[in-house]
Amino acid sequence: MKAVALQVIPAIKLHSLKDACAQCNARELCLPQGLSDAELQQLDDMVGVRQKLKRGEHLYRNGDPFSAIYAIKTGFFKTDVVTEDGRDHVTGFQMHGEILGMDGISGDAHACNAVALEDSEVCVIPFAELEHLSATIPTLQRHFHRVMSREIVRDHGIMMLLGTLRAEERLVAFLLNLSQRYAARGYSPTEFHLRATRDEIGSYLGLKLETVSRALSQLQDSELIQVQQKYIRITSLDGLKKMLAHTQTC
Amino acid sequence: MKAVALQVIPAIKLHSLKDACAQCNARELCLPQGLSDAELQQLDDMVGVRQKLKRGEHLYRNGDPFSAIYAIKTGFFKTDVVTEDGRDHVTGFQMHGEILGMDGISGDAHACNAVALEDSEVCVIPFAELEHLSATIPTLQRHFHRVMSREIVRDHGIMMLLGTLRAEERLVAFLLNLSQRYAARGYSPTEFHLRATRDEIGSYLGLKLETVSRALSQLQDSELIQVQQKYIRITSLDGLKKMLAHTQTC
DNA sequence: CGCAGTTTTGATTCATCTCAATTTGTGTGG
DNA sequence: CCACACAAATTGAGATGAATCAAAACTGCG
Repeated sequence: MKAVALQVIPAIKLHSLKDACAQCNARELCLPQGLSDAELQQLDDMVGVRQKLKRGEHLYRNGDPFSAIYAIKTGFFKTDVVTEDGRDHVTGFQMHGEILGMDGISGDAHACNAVALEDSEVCVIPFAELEHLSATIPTLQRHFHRVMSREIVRDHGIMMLLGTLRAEERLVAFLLNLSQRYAARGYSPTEFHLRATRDEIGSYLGLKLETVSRALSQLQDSELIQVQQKYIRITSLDGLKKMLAHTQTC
Repeated sequence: MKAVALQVIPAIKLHSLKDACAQCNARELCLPQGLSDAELQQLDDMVGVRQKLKRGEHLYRNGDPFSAIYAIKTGFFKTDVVTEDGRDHVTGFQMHGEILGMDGISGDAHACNAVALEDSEVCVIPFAELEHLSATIPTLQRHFHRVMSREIVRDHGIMMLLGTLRAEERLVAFLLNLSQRYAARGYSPTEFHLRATRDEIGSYLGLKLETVSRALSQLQDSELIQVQQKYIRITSLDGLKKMLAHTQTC
C-alpha cells in the first residue's frame, strides 16, 4: 500500500456544518461530551473540515508536521511506530468516537503513523483553535485533558499486558477490550469483525502472527469463541473474563 | 513497606515561595519552561505546597482521589499498576523535572501507584488551579499539553520495546534512556546509580529479575558497561547504541 | 479461473522463565 | 563497631512457551 493523496472535503454548507457535531453518532463518546448546546455550536464552527479515507490510506505519517487532532466519525484505524532499523510496532487500534493525533503535540510533528483499516471519516480539529477555544470553555478544556489522560492510562494497561501476560491471555484481553468498546457503541459485545490482520494484532500484542492464529484456535477449541477468519463470536464472555482473573491465584 | 502519613510542608514564607520556581534547579525541564518572569510568578503563587517523601513512601496510590499533579523537585520515583489478581507492573521511572500524576485526570482518581525510590521532594500543583491559570497563559497551556503528549509518545516507545526487543536489547534501551536523561540534567551520561532493584527494572522491561541480572553480566562481559550492584558505568556508549541500531539489518 | 495475500497447522529451535543454591550487600541492635 | 539477619543479586541447570521455518488451505479480487 503506497501513499495516496488525502481527500479533503471542504466546507459545503454552513447549515449542515453547524449541525455536524450535534448529529454525529459518535458524539456521546467524542470530544464534545458534556458540552451545552451553545458550546457545541462553537466547537462545531471550529471543526471546519471532514476528511474521508479509503482502506489502507494514511491519515498522517511519522514526521508529518502537526497542526490538528482528529475525531473519528466512522471507521477503524491503527497507529504504529517504526524504528530506524525497520522494526515496526502497532501501538493501538482506534474506532469511532476516539481521538487520533495527540502524539503530535509534544514535538510539533506526528510521532507515529495512523492508517485507516477500513473506509473511514474523521473530523479535523485544528489544534491551535482547540487550545484557543478550550481556554474559554472550561468544560471543553477539562474534557480534552481527560481524553489525553485516558490515553495515558490505556497505554499503561497495554504495557502491563505486554509485560506480564502470556500469549493466550493477551489475546483474551484484546478481545474483551474490543467487546467492551463495541458494546459502548451500541453494537454486539459478542459478535464482531476484526479489522486487523493476524500480523497487525500480533504486532500490537507483541506476538508473531502464527501465535495469534494458534491462540485463536485454542480459544475456539475451548469453546469460548468461534472464529471464521476476521469474524469473531464470543460464546462465553464469562469464560474469557475468568481466564484473565485467576491465572496465578489458583 | 507500609503506608506512611504524608508529610506536608505548609507555606512558610511568601517571599521564599515566590522564588521557588525561579530558583528550582529542575526548572529548565519542568512545567514553567518557556514562561516569562511575570508568568513564572503566577505559577509560583499557584504551587503553594512542597511535599517531602522518604524512600519507599507513596506519593499517591491507585484509587486515591485526584486533585493535583506533581513536579519532582528532587529524587526518583517509580509508578506501577496492579491488577485484581495481584500482578503488578512498573510503568515508569521518573526523575527530577518530570511530572507525575497525569493518570488521575481522566477518572478523578489515580490509576497507578507512585513510590519514591529515594528521599524526594515534589511540588504539588493543584490541578483545578493549573487548568484555570493555563486558560489565561497560553504558553503554560501549550506547555502542559506538550508534557502530556510527551508522556503518550514515551509510552508508545515502551510498548515498542516490550513488543519487539529481546531481553538484552531492552536493557540497553533502558540504560541509554537513563544515560540521556542524566545528561540532560547535567550529570554524567556514562556513570550513575540505578535507583531501582533488578526486580523493578525487570517488571518495567517485562523480564524476570534473573534475566535482568544475566543481561547486565553479559553486557559487562562484552566490555560495554561495568556493573557493581546498582552502580553502572557505561564504557562504550556507541557500542550500546549499535546494539539497538542494527539487530536485524546485518 | 487463477493468483496473491492471509491464515492455519506442524515440527523444531531458541530465548526466557523457573527452580535452586550461593554470594554479596545493607541495616539494626547489642 | 561488630555480628547478625534479611534483602538483593548472581549464577547454574532444566523446563517451557513462543519464535522460526515450512507447507498447505482458504479467501477474495481482478
